Amino acid sequence: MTRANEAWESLMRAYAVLMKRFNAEDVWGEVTMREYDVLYTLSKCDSPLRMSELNRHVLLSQPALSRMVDRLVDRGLVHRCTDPGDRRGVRLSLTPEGREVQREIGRPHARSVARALNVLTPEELDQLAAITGKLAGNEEQ
Amino acid sequence: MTRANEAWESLMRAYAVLMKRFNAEDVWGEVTMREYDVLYTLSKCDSPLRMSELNRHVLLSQPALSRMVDRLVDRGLVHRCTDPGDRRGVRLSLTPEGREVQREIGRPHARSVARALNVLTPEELDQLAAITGKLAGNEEQ
DNA sequence: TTAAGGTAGATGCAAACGCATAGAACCCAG
DNA sequence: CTGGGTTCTATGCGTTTGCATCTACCTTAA
Repeated sequence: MTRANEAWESLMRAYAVLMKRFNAEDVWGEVTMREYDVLYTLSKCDSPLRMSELNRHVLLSQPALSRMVDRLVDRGLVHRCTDPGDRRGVRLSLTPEGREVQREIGRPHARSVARALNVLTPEELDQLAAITGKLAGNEEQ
Repeated sequence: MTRANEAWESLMRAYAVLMKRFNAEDVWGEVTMREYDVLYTLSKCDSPLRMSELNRHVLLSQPALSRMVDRLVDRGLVHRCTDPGDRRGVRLSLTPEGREVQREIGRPHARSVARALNVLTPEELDQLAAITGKLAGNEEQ
């Protein structure tokens, strides 16, 4: 077992443990954690996002994401229109209500995250962000 | 946005990116990545595992895990028997075939993992393992 | 001994997922 | 400007998931 494999296993375990803990928190209301992930990703970008771009951030197949966006549009949380520049694609953004829902859920969830990661020192937080950033950034191969 | 939130977001992103990459690799054969996770967890413990114990390691609801184990039992990869000491519970272990399948898939997958994490220095790998270990280990609250 | 409460895993059912593929729009060579 | 190849999203379909609930078993205490 190499160090790389141990590190990856440890990361997976931390992810699973924390995801379960967050999921068990009573903050999600009318939205699932996966749907929140979409709302959050959209909330970070002011310019509308392409489906394919959104799909890079969300751990979901392309058809599953397409249908989840469908539902969010039906529920009035997301706005979708075909991209005038490339009429195959779509432009996705939050509706005012979607933005409101994201904020309302994001507030307590962010507190949970902060609480869960409080076991780490500020230096460790920085190291974690830097290391995982390096992992995600490297897209070739 | 606190450092804790940035670190968590970065971790989530790394997890999503790498999971997608691994999933796209052509090493899974007759088994899904989630099923492999179960086989791998079982392969690490020589003594049979309880369903609830297994469920702590796998990011899946209890009913979903119960049925996944069902299928793995049907396919002859996992052995399940009721725990003689507590007849509500079950004891889960790999069959010889299950162990074989796990090894066969684990070999190339471990190489993929090592390749993906090669962008990190040995020190960074150790830091990542230590930090995520600390995150997962802290179970209270 | 037995009734009340708790815990482990299984099951009914609707919702959501992934795979394969379709359809529409773009791009480029001829 | 047309036909073949590619890219982007949507849809058909069978499988898997989560929620709520159920059953079976353990535990405690009267």
